[in-house]
Amino acid sequence: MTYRNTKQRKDVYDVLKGLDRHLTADQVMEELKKNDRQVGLATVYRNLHHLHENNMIGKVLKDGVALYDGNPEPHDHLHCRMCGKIFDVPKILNEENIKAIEDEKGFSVEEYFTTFEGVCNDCKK
Amino acid sequence: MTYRNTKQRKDVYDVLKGLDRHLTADQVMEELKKNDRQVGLATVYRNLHHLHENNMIGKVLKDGVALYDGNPEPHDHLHCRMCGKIFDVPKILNEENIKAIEDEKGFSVEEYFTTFEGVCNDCKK
DNA sequence: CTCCTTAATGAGAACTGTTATCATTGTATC
DNA sequence: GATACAATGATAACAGTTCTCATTAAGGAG
Ligand SMILES: [Mn+2]
Ligand SMILES: [Mn+2]
Ligand SMILES: [Zn+2]
Ligand SMILES: [Zn+2]
Repeated sequence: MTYRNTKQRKDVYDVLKGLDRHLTADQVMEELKKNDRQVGLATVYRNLHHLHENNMIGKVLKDGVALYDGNPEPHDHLHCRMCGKIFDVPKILNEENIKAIEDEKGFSVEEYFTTFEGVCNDCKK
Repeated sequence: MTYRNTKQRKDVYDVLKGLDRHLTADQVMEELKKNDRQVGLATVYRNLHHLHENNMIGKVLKDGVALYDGNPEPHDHLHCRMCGKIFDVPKILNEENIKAIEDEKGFSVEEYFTTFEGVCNDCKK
């Protein structure tokens, strides 16, 4: 009774689900409109937040703006400075790397994110 | 003749220079006022941007807001989710890690940033 | 099925951090 | 000292996001 399944929530999730791109809230809105799903902007934000909190979608910050990710599994990102595209890459750091930091700094790592900035293959041609 | 040394630029730099904290533009403003240095907000932003472009200060994004760093050398950050503090840590990834990504994805890495989210030593007590 | 509680929605205002505008100032160069 | 134009200050504009609040509709109880 504390959580309700609304059609808006489902509609927002359906846009991202299984998608390998990374969309801004506005882009999610566009997709909804394209599919004739009427959802208010504030509701889109609320649901993106909610879905992310519940580990159903991922979230990346690119220059301070939130991009939502159909893939909720931990992974890292390449960001092309020429075309702006975001690409997924597996995490590289291993348990020992993390443990070394935790032991050395007395800091408990809950999550960590690496972003690689550079130029993608397509843009180099 | 393309670059000029103004006292405002120096004042902004003096706030950050050698500082091991990470300040928002507003906090830089506060420091300036505290030291009786009158610099307009837009000028503070312009100079932070300029100093960062010229590798004189560092810049970190925390929840989308820019934090400026007296240390311009590449290093990574721990972000405590309880107290909000930012701590410096040396980069962990090595040449091979980067090269592996470049070879595998055909992506040229110019820079990369890792942020560890968690709880710092003080906040665990 | 109907009633009821309250989570969720929609529209728009408000907010926050940052950038743009533009007339004015002052730095570097001759 | 005159000149060119980079830089400044005040403030408007902007973008992305969150808040407000009246209204709607999930979904559990009877
Ligand atoms: Mn991703
Ligand atoms: Mn730092
Ligand atoms: Zn590219
Ligand atoms: Zn802490």
